[in-house]
Amino acid sequence: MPRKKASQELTRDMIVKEARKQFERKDFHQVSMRSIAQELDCSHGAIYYHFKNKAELFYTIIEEYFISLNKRMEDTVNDPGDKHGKLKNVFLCFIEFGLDHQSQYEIMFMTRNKEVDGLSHEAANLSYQKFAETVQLLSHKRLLIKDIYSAFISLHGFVSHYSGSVSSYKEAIDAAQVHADFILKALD
Amino acid sequence: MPRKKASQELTRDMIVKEARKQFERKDFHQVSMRSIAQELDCSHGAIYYHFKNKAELFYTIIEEYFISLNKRMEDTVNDPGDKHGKLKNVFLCFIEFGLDHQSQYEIMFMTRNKEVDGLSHEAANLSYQKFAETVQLLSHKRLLIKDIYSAFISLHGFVSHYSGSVSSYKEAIDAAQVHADFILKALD
DNA sequence: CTCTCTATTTGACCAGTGGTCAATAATATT
DNA sequence: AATATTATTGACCACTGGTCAAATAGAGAG
Repeated sequence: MPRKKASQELTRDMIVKEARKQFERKDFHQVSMRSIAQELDCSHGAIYYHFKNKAELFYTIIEEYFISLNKRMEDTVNDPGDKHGKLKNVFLCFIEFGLDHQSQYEIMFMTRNKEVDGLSHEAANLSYQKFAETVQLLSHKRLLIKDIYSAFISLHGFVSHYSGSVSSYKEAIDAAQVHADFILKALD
Repeated sequence: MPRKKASQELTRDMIVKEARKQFERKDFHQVSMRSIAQELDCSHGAIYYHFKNKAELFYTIIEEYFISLNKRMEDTVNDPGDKHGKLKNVFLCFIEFGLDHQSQYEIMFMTRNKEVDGLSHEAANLSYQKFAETVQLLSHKRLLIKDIYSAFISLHGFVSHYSGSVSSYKEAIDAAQVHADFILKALD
């Protein structure tokens, strides 16, 4: 029984793809190695040949989301419009990302995982860096890093608070506007 | 073997006490019904005679923490000093509570538990209510509820962000000051 | 003082989790 | 064709929350 025919061999990509798929509808703890294996018609043990553990597999997925978030923020800068409006859009964009990818956001910014941690933590830092640059770029005055950090934390609070009680960004869009304005005022 | 002698019978209080003790050093998922039972020299099944499930047991514990948090906020109002200073202290007091009781805070304000939920969610709402009243009381001007809510969310963000990367309030006290000032500015 | 009835506890059990590993079979290499 | 490598299985481990029939300690009744 061991070892499948070449045509149906398991690849890292197949595993990531299936895991990502389930991760879109269920959170980290709800997606089990066994449920992934089942959908791929393999044993869960096989996955451990391709990935050291569950954390490594999910970090692989999360990486893409970090890239996507960074790209979104960049794009917002390049959009048309005045700086002030774009600054608010960066805030809303962050919130949108968080609420439309709640399971991913949780691992990206909320879980202090002892396992793969170093990597995820670094990527989160990089995303914050990007955020800080973007905010400074769009601000009409020179900002203090501590204030940018507070803005970031306040945005994070919004996502963390609405995660779970709302199923997508659009359900919290009004509250998000209000909160973004609140943060803008503090930066002014 | 079943049923112990009267002198060593299990009580709800004994269970809560032991669970609370372990909950101070470990988070919800790290404290198992079995580890509580072991420390109480009983089987884990016995606990289920006194509590419907793990969520009910832990909600019982969490209730006390909600009361304690509310009390802290009240006390801050009655402290000596000017209103502005006290307002900032309410913010710091909330952060202090969150960072000095991270495992509890997680269940109180971060977990959207499907089980006991209704209760915990209500208590969280009540704590927010208390927060809102207190903030309005200490503000020099009439505030909008939406702004108070944004302030709350921003504080929550601080706790959520530093939870896990810091082991107590005192390690984040400087950052907390900065963040409190940031929120004060937005409210002004 | 027994007899019953109820309250409490046990421990085996269930279904699930992440993770490990010897055995094995398909493929590559020689 | 023989050998070495690689990928896969499935049994296994230790753990989780939760359920439940069976058994016993104590309370109350006669």
